[in-house]
Amino acid sequence: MTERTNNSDRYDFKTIEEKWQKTWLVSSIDRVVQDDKKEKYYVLEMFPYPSGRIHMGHVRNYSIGDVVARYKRLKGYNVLHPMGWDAFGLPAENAAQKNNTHPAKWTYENIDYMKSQLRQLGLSYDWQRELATCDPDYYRWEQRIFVEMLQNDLVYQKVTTVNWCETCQTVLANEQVIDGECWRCDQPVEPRNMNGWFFKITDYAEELLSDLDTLKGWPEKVVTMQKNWIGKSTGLECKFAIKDSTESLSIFTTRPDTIFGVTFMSVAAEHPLIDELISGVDDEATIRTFISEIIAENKKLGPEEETEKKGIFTGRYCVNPFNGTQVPIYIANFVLAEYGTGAVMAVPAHDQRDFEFARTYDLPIKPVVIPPDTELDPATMEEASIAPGELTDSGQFTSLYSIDAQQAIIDHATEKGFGNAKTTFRLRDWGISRQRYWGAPIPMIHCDKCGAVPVPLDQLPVTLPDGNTELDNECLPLSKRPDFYETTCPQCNEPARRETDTMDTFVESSWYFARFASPQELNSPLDKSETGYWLSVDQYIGGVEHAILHLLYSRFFTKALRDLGYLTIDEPFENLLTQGMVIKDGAKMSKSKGNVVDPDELIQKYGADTVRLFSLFAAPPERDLEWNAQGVEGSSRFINRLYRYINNHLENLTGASESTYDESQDRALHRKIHQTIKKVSYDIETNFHFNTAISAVMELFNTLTSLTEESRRDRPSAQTIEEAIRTILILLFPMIPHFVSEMWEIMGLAGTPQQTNWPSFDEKAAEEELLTIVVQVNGKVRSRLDVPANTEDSELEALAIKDAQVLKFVGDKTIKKIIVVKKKLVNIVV
RNA sequence: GCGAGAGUGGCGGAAUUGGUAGACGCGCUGGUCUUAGGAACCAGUAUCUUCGAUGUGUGGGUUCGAGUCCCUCCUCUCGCACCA
Repeated sequence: MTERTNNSDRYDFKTIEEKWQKTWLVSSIDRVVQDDKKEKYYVLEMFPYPSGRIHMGHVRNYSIGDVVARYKRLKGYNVLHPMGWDAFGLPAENAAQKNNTHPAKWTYENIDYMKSQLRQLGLSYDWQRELATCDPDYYRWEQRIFVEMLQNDLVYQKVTTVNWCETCQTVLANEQVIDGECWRCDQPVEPRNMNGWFFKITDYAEELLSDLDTLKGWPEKVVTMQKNWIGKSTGLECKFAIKDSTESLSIFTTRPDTIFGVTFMSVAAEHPLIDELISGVDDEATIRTFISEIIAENKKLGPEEETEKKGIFTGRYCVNPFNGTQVPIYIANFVLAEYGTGAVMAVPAHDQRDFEFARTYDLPIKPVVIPPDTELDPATMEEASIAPGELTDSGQFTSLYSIDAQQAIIDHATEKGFGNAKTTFRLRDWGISRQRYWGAPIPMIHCDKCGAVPVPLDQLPVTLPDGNTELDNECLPLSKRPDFYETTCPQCNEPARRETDTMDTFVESSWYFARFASPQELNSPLDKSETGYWLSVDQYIGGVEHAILHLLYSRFFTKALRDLGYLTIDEPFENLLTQGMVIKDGAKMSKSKGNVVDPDELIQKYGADTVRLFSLFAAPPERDLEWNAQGVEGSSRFINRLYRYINNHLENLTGASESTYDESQDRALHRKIHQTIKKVSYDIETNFHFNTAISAVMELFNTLTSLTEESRRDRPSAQTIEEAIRTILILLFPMIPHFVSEMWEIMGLAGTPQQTNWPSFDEKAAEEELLTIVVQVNGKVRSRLDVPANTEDSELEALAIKDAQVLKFVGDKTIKKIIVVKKKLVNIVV
């Protein structure tokens, strides 16, 4: 700021914003309680990880949420708008190691600072509901839910393969393995079989899928992503007997109609019957080497790459139960052990992967489904034919069409007892074990005699051990903390060992929205009366990056909590808004690109209201927002213009009630006021398009300034000017609450903006009585007519054909047709 | 490769059902005030060969009329990616 700037014509945002933030804090203005007489509205933004400071993505996300909250309050709803902290996670452990501090200390310091940042933005949260997931008073309930889920068969443990980093002595999540190496120390990760705990999300697969159709308020895109993730497919499960063995290979196929085209069998390298198949065959050693190779390759490769189809013949055969044909069994690198049965019937004529494999290893190709008007010649085919068609060479099913054949074949297999209809999901159970310190301990005790025993409910929470000064590192994994794991079995009292894994942090975020209804409840995770009133979340707002995991887990938890008797809803989030990213110079903000904008600096320079206004104005919420420093200036300029206008007109406005409405002078402004209320209400109500809402208010203000220029003689009355300003203020209140509160006070308006109702508009006042009708000749605009709104069509026609400009273009051509569109245009076709 | 979405001035973006393309803001140009302007205010700002013509990624179609509906192709973004 230079000395030359005249301070009096710029509003002092710093003083004003601090003043109102303090006022709101002292009066607990945003506190809400259950009130059965009022209709509730629950708006929630995805809570942040307390990484240290907020970024522009948060600013945008929370500005949007705050406008929704404030708008709904003005509309008379009892609005729940809480905020909390997703406070467990690996960064705290890393920071702790680096700075030789405790994760809890680091986390709570971050929370303090970020909370002060959110306060500075003027966000209207009910801070009395604040929660941090690392607080034992939060995760004790999570542990209780875990135990109850265990008792209801929704939790189990199994040994499974995980990514292990030897250097870090920990399991890594899939996202933390980059090109087969640890993201932190570049040590190649190794697969390791470990025991882990799982939530049975697959029990809800069908419901999670079908209820997606009830989520009318969700973006289609997110619904589709979840559908794909759940990945339901239906088909036939069928047993192929292994020759010279009592075992059989089970396969799953979605194309039972192609079963007569099976020419070989492919099994995964990890298939449980591998030993049975290859023990004692001639090439056993070679095959075993091959198996190790492809397992290693598959582990190493990222999920992106698609490798060449490779396989090896086991020397064994199995029998197609439909026609008794013997087909060779191959081990193939493209068969997934985890999906279906880990074995695939290979139909090269009708499956592209099998086709490629067959061509590589010169295996027979046998077409059995012929699409209409097609000939399939195994010798010349260049790709598999996947279209449905008429069956050929398929025994009793020959000449049936695909769809009918599928059912008939499933029925046949069921009848004969070697197969059945089967539904398969891509969705897997949710492994929640993490071998870390900074997470919620899994409340189990392992006893040699009694097995895995849940910690009795009255002994919860199982808290994390505090910093131990004797240890040089305070956040060692729990498995290295005897002070933590040494215990006795609750059943037999013998020495036993606590489970040392902590829960995936996604568990905490799967139910926090429900806890917000009764965050201080001491006797239960959730208060039935409170959740019954507040849930579900009416509007959830956050980044699309959580489209699958967080949102799917939350949906699962909601259903599980319902079945445990805690909730009565089926779905947690009625409406979902996935806001776009904040980008700069066309790229996502990142330190490496050096295009990061710091919210603190912006607030210092322009104030919170300007930052909020720009982030709402620059783009509709669902789109990416290009951050533009000059655009921020523009938003600041607008608020300052408004400020100066109000200050300059203060004297006239105070006596506003004495002036009288004069139709001829006030009509234009009065009309614009009501048009604006209508437009802004519509924009917010339909799709939260604040950008167009703000531009409508700007238009109203532009109209106001031009109608009240000093030089004009027909200026509107003080009464209407006051109405215009009051309207502008209340319409902007959800977006720039500090500024509006200050202006409200300066103008001496009644009460506070919070106590005001959202203005309703007078449809009649919003109507134009003079319309501009476009006159087209052959669809091209040639002239415009200003006519009273009630002009009859016939009169419009008459006026149009007499118009000088029109006549020029019509000339002596004959008029074929005249189209009149009410209130819009007249088109003369010649 | 499959699926979804999107392509509009120099820029961000407007345009409820097909009916004045470019609202609003930024930037830019000129002006006023001024010792000064990176302040404020005023005027202008799609393009061109400017009584007119052309313009919403390309090429077609439907229609009196298309940014909007249908088909072709191109580009970009996102998601999925051996799921049998």
